[in-house]
Amino acid sequence: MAKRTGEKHGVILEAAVRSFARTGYHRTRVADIAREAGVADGTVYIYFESKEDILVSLFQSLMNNFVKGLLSALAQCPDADEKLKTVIRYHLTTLSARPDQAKVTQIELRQIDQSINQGISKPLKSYFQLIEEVIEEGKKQGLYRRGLDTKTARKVVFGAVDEVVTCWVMSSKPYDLTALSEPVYELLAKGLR
Amino acid sequence: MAKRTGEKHGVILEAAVRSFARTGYHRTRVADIAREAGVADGTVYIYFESKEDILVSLFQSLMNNFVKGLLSALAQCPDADEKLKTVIRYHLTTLSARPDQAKVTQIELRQIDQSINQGISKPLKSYFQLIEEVIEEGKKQGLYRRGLDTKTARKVVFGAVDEVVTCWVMSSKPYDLTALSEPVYELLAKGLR
Amino acid sequence: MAKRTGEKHGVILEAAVRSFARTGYHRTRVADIAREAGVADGTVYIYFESKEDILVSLFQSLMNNFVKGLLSALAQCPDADEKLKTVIRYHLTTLSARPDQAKVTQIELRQIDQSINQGISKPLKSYFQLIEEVIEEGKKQGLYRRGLDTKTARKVVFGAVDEVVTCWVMSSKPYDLTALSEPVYELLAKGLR
Amino acid sequence: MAKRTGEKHGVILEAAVRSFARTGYHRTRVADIAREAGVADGTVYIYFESKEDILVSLFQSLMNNFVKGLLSALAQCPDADEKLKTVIRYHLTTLSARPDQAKVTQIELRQIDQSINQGISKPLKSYFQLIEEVIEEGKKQGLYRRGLDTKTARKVVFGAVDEVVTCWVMSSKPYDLTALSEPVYELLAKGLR
DNA sequence: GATGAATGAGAGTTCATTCAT
DNA sequence: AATGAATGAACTCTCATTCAT
Repeated sequence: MAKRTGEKHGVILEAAVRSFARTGYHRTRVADIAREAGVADGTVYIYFESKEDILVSLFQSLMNNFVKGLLSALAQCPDADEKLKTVIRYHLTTLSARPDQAKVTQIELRQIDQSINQGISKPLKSYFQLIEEVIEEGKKQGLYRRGLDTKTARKVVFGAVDEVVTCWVMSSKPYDLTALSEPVYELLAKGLR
Repeated sequence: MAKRTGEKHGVILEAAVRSFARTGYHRTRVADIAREAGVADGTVYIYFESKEDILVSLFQSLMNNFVKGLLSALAQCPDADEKLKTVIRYHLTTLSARPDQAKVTQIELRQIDQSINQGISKPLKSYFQLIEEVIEEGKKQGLYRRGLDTKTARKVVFGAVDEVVTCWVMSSKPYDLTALSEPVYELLAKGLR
Repeated sequence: MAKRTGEKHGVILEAAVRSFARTGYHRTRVADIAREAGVADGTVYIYFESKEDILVSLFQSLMNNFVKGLLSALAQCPDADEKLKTVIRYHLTTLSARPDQAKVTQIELRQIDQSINQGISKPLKSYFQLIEEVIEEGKKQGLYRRGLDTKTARKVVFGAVDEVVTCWVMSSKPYDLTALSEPVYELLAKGLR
Repeated sequence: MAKRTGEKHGVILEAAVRSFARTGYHRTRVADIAREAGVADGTVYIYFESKEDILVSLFQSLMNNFVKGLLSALAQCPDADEKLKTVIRYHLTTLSARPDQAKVTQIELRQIDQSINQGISKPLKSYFQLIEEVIEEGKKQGLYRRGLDTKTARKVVFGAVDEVVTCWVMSSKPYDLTALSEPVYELLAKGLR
């Protein structure tokens, strides 16, 4: 009976989100997903080519829904600035509402293991702190506005620079990364004022 | 953290950077690192507790150097805004000069596998494009300045929001993510004008 | 042995010959045979008890036809020697005419895998060559007739001895294999002269 | 310590002979061989590339010894006919003395499974019987000598023809199989007289 | 009789880690 | 300190077989 085909596809995908969020991608066995979905191990392979395929399908499905929802939210916006505000609000609201999915997309899809995660956090913190100190100093010096939330500003600054580097590393064509310093600074510094 | 006495500690770490950058963390075997370092498999375990420990030590070492260098660069700066500019320039310049290390910190430390990577890139691109369209539209509507590089702006916007979500997911104390929409928007929108 | 009513029994058997000859018994999936036969996977199990049963039924069917045809060919023969000649000619002619069936009975029914096959052929060749050298030498020494085809003679000699060993190994009652050396030699040596 | 390298190679090979002879190649797990050899599962893969490689190495090793021993036995022989007799006797004596090895080379290396074996034996028997009847008839008709052992003669005849077919099937270059009827008949018929 | 989606046991292979030398 | 042979736990994926429809 083919009419219900696809039902299990979704069931397995949902089971995978829960499993990955709970145990992490690498420590989740296909058998775990199967049990969570209430199907046999082999059934997973009727709907997905491999464990990897589950993760990728999962992400694609999440992104599809995300972009679809975002587009309809943007439809209401009168101008681009309103749209930008909507994009940010939608992004934060949506992931806020689905912590399991957020954990998969932000952590499992990127980080290797919890213990590695911890080992990385600590040395990273000193860099975070350094950035925060710069921002605080800027506030004291009257260069940046008082109302600024330092922690949030730090996340924005680090996230922005980090993404710029990531894109550069992943790019197939080489280009001058250093040359982006000025424009990135312009974008971020203005926001802080 | 093991002994620092022998120079082999450093030799292995350098071999690990090259190996991880070439093959990726998961596909790199401890034996590969050992061969690359010119030592026996077992020797690796005299200096590191585990394969994971190598990666973490590597990152800690890189970050230590990074922060140390950044601090001395900041020493010259007259005010906070100059410091911010320096942070950004230093970050981009440093990673730009060490592509191997950049690959490890940006990709291997986060991503799971090349094929997963590719499966993830495509659906992400549609979101990227959407953000870029908003920025372009803003430029046309005169809301954002003409001189803005759309791609860079998109990286800044996405990277900032993404980092905000990541911090929220990793946080041990729960807090309201949605409430950050407004301040994040303020920071980013200003930068675009 | 299942029902013979439906024509599907034969259809599946024919599909199996083709599949086995093409891919080999082990690498052929029951689903492959079903597709080749144009029936559903489950249908195969209405007519056959197992994958193994298909192979055995196949062989039985082939042997049945073979013996039936051989018997009618023998009916014409005036004496035993003529019959022997007929047996040999019939055997070679029949299999020559049905390469697919020949491949199944000679290879798939016996060999394990193509790569194993190759690994076995090489070391066997040195033995073959040794036998051929003996025969050639015999021809030069005038012990064996000049007209003898060395390759064919080698096949006859090796095939004969090999079959004698195989029967001994498969026999349920133990008997003295070495004692057969003399009679086997008598049979083969005479043929070479 | 490398001086003992190779020792385990042989230990595993010997364990494999016993295991294959007992359970058959396909039903023998690599873990079984490892246990039988008194080593860990992984150790097997230090010395052999795969399970298949064990079987092939085994056969190559057996054949090497076989041919080496045969060569020294042939060294004594005054002429080719004596050599032929020696080949046959050596072949039968050697395998007779090593039933485990004989079982591997004659059965496991060729047959698929015990139950398949049985399913094949029965229909084959009617062909065997037919050949034996022809030989018996020949003896009664005075065409073949009285002293002939019918069973042995049958094995020689069938083994010879079967080998001729097998070589034809495995040959990469096609040739006329039927044309071999006459020479094969000549070889076999003379032996029977 | 026919279907084909679902099952789930089963095993080869890898590789981080250990430890006798 | 250094070695590297040996370990053995871990896990994905296959596919013959079943059975509800």
